[in-house]
Amino acid sequence: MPRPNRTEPALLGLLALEPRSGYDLKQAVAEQLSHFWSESFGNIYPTLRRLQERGWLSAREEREQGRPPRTVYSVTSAGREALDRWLARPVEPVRPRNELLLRMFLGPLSDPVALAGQVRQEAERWRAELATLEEVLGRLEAGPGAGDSTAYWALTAAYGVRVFRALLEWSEEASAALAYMAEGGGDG
Amino acid sequence: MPRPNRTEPALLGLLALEPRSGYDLKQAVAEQLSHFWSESFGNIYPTLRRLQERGWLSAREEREQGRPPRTVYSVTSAGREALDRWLARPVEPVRPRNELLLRMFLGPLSDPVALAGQVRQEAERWRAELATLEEVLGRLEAGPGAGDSTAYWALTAAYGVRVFRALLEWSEEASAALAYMAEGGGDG
DNA sequence: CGCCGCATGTAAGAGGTTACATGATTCG
DNA sequence: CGAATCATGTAACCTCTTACATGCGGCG
Repeated sequence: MPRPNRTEPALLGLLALEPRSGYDLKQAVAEQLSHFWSESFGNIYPTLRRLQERGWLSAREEREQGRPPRTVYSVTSAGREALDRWLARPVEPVRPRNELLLRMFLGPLSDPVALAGQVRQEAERWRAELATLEEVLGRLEAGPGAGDSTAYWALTAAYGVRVFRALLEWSEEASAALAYMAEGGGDG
Repeated sequence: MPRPNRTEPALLGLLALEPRSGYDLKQAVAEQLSHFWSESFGNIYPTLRRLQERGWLSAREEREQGRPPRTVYSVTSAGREALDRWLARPVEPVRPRNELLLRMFLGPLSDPVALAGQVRQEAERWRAELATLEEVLGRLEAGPGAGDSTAYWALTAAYGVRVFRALLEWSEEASAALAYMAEGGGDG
């Protein structure tokens, strides 16, 4: 079973929510999905063309004055069926690759102090991400909420909030353990 | 800045911990690192050869009776230096791609009940992983612990335990929210 | 002999990124 | 005119996986 292309269903799904251009898709991913998804232009444009040739997307040239012309894509009925087939499939298991944990496993080769520094650096990122997600979540819960897609959006944010909190707790644990090892608690 | 090859430092690191064959490496990854790393044979063998040609690994033929001959690789001093350079570099940020959260974001396109089923399915995996990690952690904490690498191993397990617990809590939250939406709490 | 575990490898190619190139339009 | 934003694309290339191929050695 070959590796699945994840960009195709992603773009198909976003376009099913709302027709837009390749440029818009890139922006939407960067602004709303950045904590769990990413796409590059070099992947978006060829994929859009491919989906269109397959008959899953239709393109419409849009010329608004004061702007460069854009190509807005919509999902066709065949595309919608393909999307539904994908949606019905079970989630593909991910092949894990966590560089920080690899370094931790290779700990005996490192200086515990340096390793602790890397943990702290990652923790800073997590802290920043957590802060923005908590803010997003707060805004979503304060808003209207009934009948639209904010509930789903809130769930993706809630996921991040829970995971990053857990990660920050772990970083405390790891820092403490590494500090102990550094001052001879281990092999010193 | 080009994408870094993560297999090279991974194999280099594992071989620095202990010389072994490609087959051994595959087994070690599958048995001890499976919750945060993965490697395939089709990647391991060419990488080993490349590292050897670069002078970072030395190979020794090992013939034990009753077994096929194996090639055991060790890290050279040049390889150790390369590894130390990698260890000193900051952790590469990961491009996130979380299929479950993508589906959640695309929730308005799905049946909430089906979506809840997928969350439950993922939760089952998490539960299973959590159970094995908790068991591993328990064994490691019961063991000797001082002076060797079990402390680092325990930290990788602790990471997983914290994250999977958070994920299971989230799955409860998500299931409840989806159930509510399914019975008309949202757009019904 | 056939199967299984051990052991090594190759070929094909999917999937995705980076870097580069191009052009419209507005604003200062 | 130059810079910034909007907008689309291509070429090169790397990483890694899947699938296939091969062979040794022991066991029933």
